[in-house]
Amino acid sequence: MTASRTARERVRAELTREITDIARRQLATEGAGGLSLRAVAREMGMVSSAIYRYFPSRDDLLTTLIIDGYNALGEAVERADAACPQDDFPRRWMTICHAVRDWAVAHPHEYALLYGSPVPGYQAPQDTVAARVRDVTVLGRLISDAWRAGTIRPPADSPAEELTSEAAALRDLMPGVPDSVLWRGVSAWTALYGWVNFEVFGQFNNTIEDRRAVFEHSMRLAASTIGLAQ
Amino acid sequence: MTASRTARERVRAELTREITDIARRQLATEGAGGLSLRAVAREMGMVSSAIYRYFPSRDDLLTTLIIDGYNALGEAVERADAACPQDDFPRRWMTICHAVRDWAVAHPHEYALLYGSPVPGYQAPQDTVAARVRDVTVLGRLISDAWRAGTIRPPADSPAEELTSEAAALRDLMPGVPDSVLWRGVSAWTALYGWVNFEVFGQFNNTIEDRRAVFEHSMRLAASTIGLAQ
DNA sequence: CGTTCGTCAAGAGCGGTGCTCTCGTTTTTT
DNA sequence: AAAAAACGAGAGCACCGCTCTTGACGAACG
Repeated sequence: MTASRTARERVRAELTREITDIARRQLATEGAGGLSLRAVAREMGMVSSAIYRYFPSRDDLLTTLIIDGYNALGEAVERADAACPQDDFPRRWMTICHAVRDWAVAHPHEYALLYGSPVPGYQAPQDTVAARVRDVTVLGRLISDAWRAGTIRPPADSPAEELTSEAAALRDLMPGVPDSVLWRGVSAWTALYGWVNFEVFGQFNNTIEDRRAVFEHSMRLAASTIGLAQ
Repeated sequence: MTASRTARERVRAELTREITDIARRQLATEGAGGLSLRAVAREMGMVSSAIYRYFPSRDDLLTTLIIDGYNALGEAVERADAACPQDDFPRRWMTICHAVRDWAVAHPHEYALLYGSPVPGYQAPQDTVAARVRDVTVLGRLISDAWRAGTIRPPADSPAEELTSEAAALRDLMPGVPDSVLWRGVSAWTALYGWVNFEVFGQFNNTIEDRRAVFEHSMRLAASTIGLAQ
């Protein structure tokens, strides 16, 4: 049954993949706004309406590109972290930071799709949430591991009690971690992506040249904010 | 001579202003991608081509919207800081943070225009640079003031020497401040806008509810990173 | 006062977009 | 072999940014 279907479904899968490949290339060169179904069809030698046999709308094509992007970034971060000695927590932190930044700098338009301004009129479907947390999951696991190993100095501050109920969704990412460390983790998280946003979106143009060096210094500061001893 | 011209130029200035007002409203509801010259013209009862008498292209209209946005945000930050007792530096820091966040939350699409993904195909002209630094200028002055007043504890770390040459453009924003504090200021700067980016662009949806409270806690941590005693 | 000149709104039109519908053809299923 | 489903092609709709031309109007000058 599958074998009989495969004849048609195989070429369908192949064409679907070719569409996303071309679309991803257009995305990389033109940006999200420049993604055109007609241009994709033109490049494939098809008629524009034929694309709709594979993707019911432009937004659906965008959705698969977004999911692919989340997975690519998440996988890059996972592999970078996995290549580290797991008990060297400061090194894991810096490695994760560089993995995020490297991927973002290498794929600025795809990164913009994930962490930039939302595409107007586009509503991210629920399918994306599974892939979207892959990168931050690695981050949470690092903090959780470091806390469990006793490498994180317990901060002197204590977050306000009204924040306790807010931490529910985040506790799954950082199990076993006290709230003070948890919020410092969130701060480091936003600091990391805030920096990458600034770099990718051009806020450092004509201001900072050797961005990698400054980034490294800034992320080292963030590590000490978490309480990760250098 | 000016008086005789004024008859014509006054209605021209008024129409120009009406165009930007309508465009800003469309921007607020539809986002940057949904900004349509034809829609603006339709709402004004004009024909689309008439708009081009006032703005030679869509990008030019976008440019004035961006400049207006920078000025609006910058002015909001300036006024918030000016309303503070100037020698209460921790309070000034928190006030500035809230001013940025409040403005961004109130005008998400305009904020996205300033600090989100660059509009595809749009190249910001040099006119924008003057207005673009208003907010960060306030931030730099605060840090400079606090350092001069001795409120900032000199950090124990010393940034790598290779960063010294990178700090040139930033030293104008924070005159008289040692490099270690300067880079901590940059880190706090990116942490602030990184947080606001995450909130405005929806990364905290279904994760953090009372974002103002968490934001305040996070910015307090950033203040202590700068060395601003609470 | 009348003429000239610059500014203006309007309209038609070009090439582009996302998307829909229909129509034969081909492939799969019954 | 017949019925059903999937497919590519084409025409067409409404929209977009932008350009060009046309005719009307007001201001400045002779």
